[in-house]
Amino acid sequence: MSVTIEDISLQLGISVSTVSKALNAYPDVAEETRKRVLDAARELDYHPSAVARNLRRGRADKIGLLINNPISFISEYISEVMAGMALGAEAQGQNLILYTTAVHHPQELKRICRAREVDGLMLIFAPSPKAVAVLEKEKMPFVVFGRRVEQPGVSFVAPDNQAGAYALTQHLLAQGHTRIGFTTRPELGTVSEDRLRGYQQALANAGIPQAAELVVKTNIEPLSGYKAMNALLDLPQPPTAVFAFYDLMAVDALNAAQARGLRVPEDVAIAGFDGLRSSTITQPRLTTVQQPLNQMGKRAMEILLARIEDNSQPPISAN
Amino acid sequence: MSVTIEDISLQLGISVSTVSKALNAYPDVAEETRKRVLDAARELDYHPSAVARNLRRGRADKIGLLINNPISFISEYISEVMAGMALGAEAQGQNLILYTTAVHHPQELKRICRAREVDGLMLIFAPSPKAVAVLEKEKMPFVVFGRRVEQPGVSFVAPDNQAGAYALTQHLLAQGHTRIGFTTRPELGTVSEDRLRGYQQALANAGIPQAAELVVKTNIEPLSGYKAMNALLDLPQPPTAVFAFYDLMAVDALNAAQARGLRVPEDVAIAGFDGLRSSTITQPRLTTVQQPLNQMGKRAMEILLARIEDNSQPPISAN
DNA sequence: ACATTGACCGAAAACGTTTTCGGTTTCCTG
DNA sequence: CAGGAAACCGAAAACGTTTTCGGTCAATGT
Repeated sequence: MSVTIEDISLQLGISVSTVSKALNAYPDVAEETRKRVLDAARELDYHPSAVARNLRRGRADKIGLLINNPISFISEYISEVMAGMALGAEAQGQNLILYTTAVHHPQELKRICRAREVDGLMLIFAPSPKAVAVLEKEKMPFVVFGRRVEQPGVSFVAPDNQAGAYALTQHLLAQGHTRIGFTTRPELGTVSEDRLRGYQQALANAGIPQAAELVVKTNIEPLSGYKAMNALLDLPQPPTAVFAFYDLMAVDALNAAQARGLRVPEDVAIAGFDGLRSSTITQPRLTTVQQPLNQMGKRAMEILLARIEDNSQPPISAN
Repeated sequence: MSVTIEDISLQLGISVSTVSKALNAYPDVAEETRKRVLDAARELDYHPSAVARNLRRGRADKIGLLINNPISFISEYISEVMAGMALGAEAQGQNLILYTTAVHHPQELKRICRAREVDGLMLIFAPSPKAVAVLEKEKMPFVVFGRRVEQPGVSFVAPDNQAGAYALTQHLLAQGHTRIGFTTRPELGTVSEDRLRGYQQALANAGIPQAAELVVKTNIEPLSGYKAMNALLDLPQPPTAVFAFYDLMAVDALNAAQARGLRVPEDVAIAGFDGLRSSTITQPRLTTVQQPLNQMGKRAMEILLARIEDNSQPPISAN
């Protein structure tokens, strides 16, 4: 079928072990035989079988990308991040393999670990303690992307959501706003906690009392950002500025405001988070917290690769 | 290290072959031993090594996604498509593996084929005849996504660019426009050819003479859509409508028009192609040719998987 | 001339499965 | 009770590599 290492060995009258060693730059093979092997390999058009090599070597040269839901792809966020990760991985000769079904489930995680087809995992969701336990037990190196993880021993790369939200809120305060709405996504765990905390802290530092009705929770329905904005605008004393949880929700908020005939930002200012392309093409452009998603993805991959080299290193958290 | 099939065999005093057959539902194993094996597997928490299995079976249960450039990820286009593909693949227990470096190079293609780590390839770029030749010689099933390929024997899934462009142009004509600009991307081969042809055909059918200066070529620079629009608006007799090659370029065109103080669509109408999310959040919303990218990706994957089952089938081209 | 070294090579085991093929039983049939 | 069939099992080869370990030979040092 395909040309193997044995074909070279037969053609040259040399053992397969020597051929393998020649191809892998072992020191104990004569310069001349090495050359003969290399020539024969080129002539026969030999390419190694990655799967045979992986089986024997016990490593795959592949990184698993765990995304909790194929819908997530659609987001500009994830695709920018993925591009950065791909870049980082390929710089070190690693390929990415995508997992998108049931990846949050410990059983599935274990299956992936045991399949031995990846050397490390990048989690793009918040892992449960049980999931973390599985990965640690399997000694599978992993890094969590996009969210702070409070569990000890876990490396993650995430923006400083609190600082970002603080700065953005301060920016709105500096423009004279005192009633600032905030739309949030409770299920996002530390991400929403941190952004909320940043928002609250900025208000507190400015000596502005918190109004509970100005913080509205949304879910993942398509128009939830739109509804949340309407809820805020329906308040007896509506906010003059709204900090939407992230850009796509800010776009929804913008639509809602404009649908009511409000001028943005004169009547109500709108801000988002992430710095997606979407935030730059609305009219007016949205204020946002810019994040270098591409670089963050690359960075996370580099941390993961380092961890694969030496899994005993202390966990790293980076922004 | 990890628990293997042999551990089960030892624990049960049964041969490994029988264990394997029990796990794989072979007919020649007694119902009772099968049950014992399954129980032991659960008890020992056995999970098979995918790489060992792949080596022996000669198939990988993986599909390679070839993207010519990591930057491409950033596009909403590609991420929608990928999500669809992931969906289609996982419905049949296949995983996706990403290749983004030098994938257009025949030598790299051959390397991927020989590595035996994928059963088929999805090409998200226009393959050269040489690349196609390599894949055929290696008997590697593949499907090209996003562009019509004129080479015989090649399956592809692509929108009907000509019909789409025709319809869009007709739409503009119906609104009374007679000078319609067209910005194009020469390097995209059949895609731009077909869209240009649809545009020209619609004009011809309406009895409107073609004006060469209304067709302007752009490249991949960030602001090329912006520049192209300015070039059109600088004409002594500027167009009253512009058909931009695709949505992201239409957004640029919109910016350029608005920067000159023109009202859209009153002073100049702007249309795009693809139906990306971006086209829905501008002010005003862009006219566009809606494409079900998600479904198309899924469809392409299904065609590829069918081709892997039986590579002798005639090539399929779908929209 | 003998022991020692160093350079180079090859046999064989190993990685964890699957699959073929023959071998035992047992069971039925005439 | 002989004979064949059916049901079940296991030995062993195979997939294509890598890597260990010992062996051969020439060169070197005394």
